[in-house]
Amino acid sequence: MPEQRIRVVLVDDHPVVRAGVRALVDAQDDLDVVGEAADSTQAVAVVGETQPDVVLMDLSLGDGPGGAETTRLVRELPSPPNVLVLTTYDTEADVLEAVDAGASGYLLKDAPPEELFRAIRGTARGETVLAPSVATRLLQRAASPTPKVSPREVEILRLLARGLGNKEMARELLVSEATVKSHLSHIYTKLGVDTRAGAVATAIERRILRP
Amino acid sequence: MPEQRIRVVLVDDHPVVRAGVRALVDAQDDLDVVGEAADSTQAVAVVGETQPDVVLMDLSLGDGPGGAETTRLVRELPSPPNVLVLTTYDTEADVLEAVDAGASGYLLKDAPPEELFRAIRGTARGETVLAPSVATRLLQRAASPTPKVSPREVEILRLLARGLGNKEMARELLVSEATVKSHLSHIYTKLGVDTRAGAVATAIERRILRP
DNA sequence: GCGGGCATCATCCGATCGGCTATCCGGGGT
DNA sequence: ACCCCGGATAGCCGATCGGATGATGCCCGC
Repeated sequence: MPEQRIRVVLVDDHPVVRAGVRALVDAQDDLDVVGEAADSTQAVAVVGETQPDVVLMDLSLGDGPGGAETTRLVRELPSPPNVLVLTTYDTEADVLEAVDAGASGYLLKDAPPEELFRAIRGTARGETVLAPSVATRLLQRAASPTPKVSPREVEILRLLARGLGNKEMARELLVSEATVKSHLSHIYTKLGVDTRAGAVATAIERRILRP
Repeated sequence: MPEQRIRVVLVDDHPVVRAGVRALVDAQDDLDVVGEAADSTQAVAVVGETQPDVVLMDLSLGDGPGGAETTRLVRELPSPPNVLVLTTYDTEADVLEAVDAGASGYLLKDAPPEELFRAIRGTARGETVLAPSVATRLLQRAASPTPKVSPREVEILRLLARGLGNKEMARELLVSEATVKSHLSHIYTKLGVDTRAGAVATAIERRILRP
């Protein structure tokens, strides 16, 4: 079958990972790595120049805009490629943010090469490809009504993990202490805890916060 | 100069990373990748068989023994190779544990290839090679040593993460509330925090507690 | 044998927290 | 049009926390 070869661009700030994915992907005869980028700016430029079918996107790009924001930029280009996120973490927040930014797939870096190839081909065809662990997690959340924590509440959690008191958080977020307490109450309810310490532990366990 | 080529074994649970490092390292004419392993058991076996000069060790190896423990095992082999840790994180605990386990170098995965090559050559010669950021961190810690948390204090931390109050902990541990408060104070001092939430976050970050 | 870390217990007190109730506003969905 | 939710705000109050201070007993290392 005379297939068109799939053109792939890599976006990752780790040279080692870029080399690895390139070595693996280039060895497939239907896949071609046509460009690499180490940060957001490069990514947009390279994608614009090479017009790839699929972009493999790391979420943590060191300084500057992250992978989610970069995904958004890339998807706003004329005739945008499909974006497959390839990253180390599967935080709920990360997945949602990436999907929201226009990613059509989410794979973890510890995926076996075969899975990676399948995912790239699927993404090129416009399919949505999720890593098993990611899919499982999403389904769990969907089934068991894990009340989702709002962005603002995540901010509170972050400060909480830094050990700040209510009025310190209030100052940091430029709101009143009453508001902070209100958010905290909601967080407690949603996470099923009733103390600050419990909230932090649960948030980290549920990967709402990263350690 | 007729140098001996440096024999390298890769230990990493990420196929992508193994492929990347192999591609980069094999392209150097004084370096040879003579084996790969994805977990601790494989690592010990491969190192025993191939007798490499240097082992590139990832610290997080998925399930089973981690990179630090694997480093220890490898270093206990007859005529052990030097171990260069190549990982994503530079947590204080990770570095110390790895060095304590017998690693002679610590590099981060976002290091440019040239630095990686230099580090491998240095490690082969028995030099100690530290990534700049790691070295900086170590010096900071050396100046202010981290007091170690006692077993009893770890118990307290566990209960703390479960959101228990002082008198609940007291009941759980069959001691008085005063004792619990005493332990907490010591924990705060040692971890450099002053709240329960901060203690939990710091304990998890320093890997005193697991999420 | 003496200091020091660990574990235990006690008291005091001001600061903080957590629960409760209630209001207001704006946006998204029915 | 209506309602719900996220976000912000307020006051009240009992429970809890965190800091300071001090004391006892044990065991280890120097």
